Amino acid sequence: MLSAACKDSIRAMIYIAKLQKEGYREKFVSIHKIAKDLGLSFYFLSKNFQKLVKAGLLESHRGPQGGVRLLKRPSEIRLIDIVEVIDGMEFFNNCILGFEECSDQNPCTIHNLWAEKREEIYSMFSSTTLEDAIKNIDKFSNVKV
Amino acid sequence: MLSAACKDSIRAMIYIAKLQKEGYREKFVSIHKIAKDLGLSFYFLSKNFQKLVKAGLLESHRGPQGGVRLLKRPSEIRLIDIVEVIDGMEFFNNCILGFEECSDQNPCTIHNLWAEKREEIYSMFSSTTLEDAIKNIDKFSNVKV
DNA sequence: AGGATTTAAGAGTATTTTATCCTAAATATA
DNA sequence: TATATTTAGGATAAAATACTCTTAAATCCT
Repeated sequence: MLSAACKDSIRAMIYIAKLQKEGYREKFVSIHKIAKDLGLSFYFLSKNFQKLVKAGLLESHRGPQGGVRLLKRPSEIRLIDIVEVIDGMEFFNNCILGFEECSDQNPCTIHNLWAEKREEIYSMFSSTTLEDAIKNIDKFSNVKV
Repeated sequence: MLSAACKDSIRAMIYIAKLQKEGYREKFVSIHKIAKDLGLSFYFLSKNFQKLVKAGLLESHRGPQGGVRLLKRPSEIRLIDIVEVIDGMEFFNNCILGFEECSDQNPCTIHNLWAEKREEIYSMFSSTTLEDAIKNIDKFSNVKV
């Protein structure tokens, strides 16, 4: 459901939020360090981060001591914001069977079932913030970031 | 979430179920007709159908008056059966952030939220049969098959 | 000013998914 | 038996996605 680019980006954003105790506008974290610590590809991650920077979720800074940092508090960045920037909202807008014109008025055979689930998934991603995610890191002993 | 191959296959299976009034072991329906009626690629559909035949969801027959037909009643074929054959169960088994080792005991930061949704989606696909899907065709006026 | 560090941007490559084509095999029917 | 019909299976092509590389630009530090 989420692209590889989106999975990486969410993990990385949670990681940045975790590193920045105050939450945002802390020191910049280098993309190299993030990729290394999370076991992700530096090339792929930095490419994907460019979108998050353009979208105003991240601020970047070049040169020594440069890197990226959050532009908002972790409590103000929702997972859906990241999904929207990296993957777009097609998943939440499109019919599960691929019909262009599927809608409540003009449903496909499983529209009613799926529309409900899709709405719940949307709710989940839009009600979960980076802060919620990092809370689980403290709450559970072995949480993977 | 579902691949194009899987969307096509589900639509086609619903269409076959709808055509076969008794439900299964009726006359064979040619793949050409299915593809034409649903606006799908004949080549792509027949390729994907090969998997459904091997998996025992469809029976095929070559030659004139040949085609495919259901091997079970529409009430006995669940959407999840089709998904499993075409796309596999990775979606339902894998961590949404891509962690190999993510589990209830060893969760990622959003494991608890996602595991619940994923389970509900699984429920939806495993409790919906072809018969349920075709019921909606009669129930709603403009349903898309 | 010069060199080291770090992201930006675009080009390039690889892999996967989607889609098509061709030939063979099966089989109904004339 | 010959022919037309229809799926099977392998090969290929195109498109989308994933991933890498190279060079440029910014900026810190000495």
